[in-house]
Amino acid sequence: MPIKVKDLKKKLHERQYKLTPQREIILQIFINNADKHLSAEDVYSLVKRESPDIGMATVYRTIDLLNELEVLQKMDFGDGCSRYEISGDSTAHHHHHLICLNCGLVREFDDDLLETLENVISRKSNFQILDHQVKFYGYCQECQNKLSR
Amino acid sequence: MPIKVKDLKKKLHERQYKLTPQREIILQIFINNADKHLSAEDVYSLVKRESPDIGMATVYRTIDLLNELEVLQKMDFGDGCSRYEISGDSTAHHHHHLICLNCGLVREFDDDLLETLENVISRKSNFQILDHQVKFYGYCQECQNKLSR
DNA sequence: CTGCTTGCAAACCATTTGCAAGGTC
DNA sequence: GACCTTGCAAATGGTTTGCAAGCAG
Repeated sequence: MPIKVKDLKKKLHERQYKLTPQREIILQIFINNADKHLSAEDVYSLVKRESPDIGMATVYRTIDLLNELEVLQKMDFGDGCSRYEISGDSTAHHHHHLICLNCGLVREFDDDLLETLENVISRKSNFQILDHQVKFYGYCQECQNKLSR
Repeated sequence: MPIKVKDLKKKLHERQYKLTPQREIILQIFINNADKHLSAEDVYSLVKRESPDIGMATVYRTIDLLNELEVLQKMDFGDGCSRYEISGDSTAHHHHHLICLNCGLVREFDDDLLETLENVISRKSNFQILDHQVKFYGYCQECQNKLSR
């Protein structure tokens, strides 16, 4: 259940921010690519198609803003740049990724075991856990086949 | 059971690399700070005390080398630079961190539940999982107290 | 109109690289 | 002596910032 332009407008208003065409386009791009992990560069080249005059700085500033408004989730796959995807429902966590060490494929997964784990660790460590980020590194099915030949 | 200088010499030899004073000092620094998460900058300023002539590039190159030799573990806490700590026993995973969103404290923890989780996910997803990195974000005990006042 | 936003260019900062001099084996 | 290493300085590449012009409310 991702955010809509209307919701963004409201969120912006609450903090005396304005809804500009640039912000709207960038939000739309994240909505249209909800399954991807876009970098600032990715967003820039996508926006450029509709708004050739946009500046890279605006892309960065807008992404930062959307990140602060919790519209986006920041993530890092160790490829030298931050990547973002649109947040889904605020009740769930979304940071579980399987990363293939051979082809770089990033696949998502959900698993309730993580919630259990979080509770156990929270109790053991006296840490009040709000969020987590989990990455598994290995080989995807396809690369397993390739590499075993 | 961390690595010793002797072990490093052997590892280097196997790949026709040489044991230089700089490499030895940097290894020693990681051994002496096994409980910390040092950045290249951190290492640089520590080395500088004993070897004022060392160059930043050497620090980076040595860290990369030690990382390739699996003497160091690379990690990222989203603070703009890579951090490293010396690897312990090669039979275990070591990437579990609790990060305090208020004071930035990074605390480590171990938990066997992660191994279970890894197996379950591996089966479910057809991914051959070799390693994982898990970060929990929240508030440490101390900050919980501070913030609730 | 007010003041948040934008595009541009320059600045930043962690990290990398080219190269000639230096050191290890 | 061969060749890996080093220190230096310059280059790189993602990201940020200063600023005057531009727009949303």
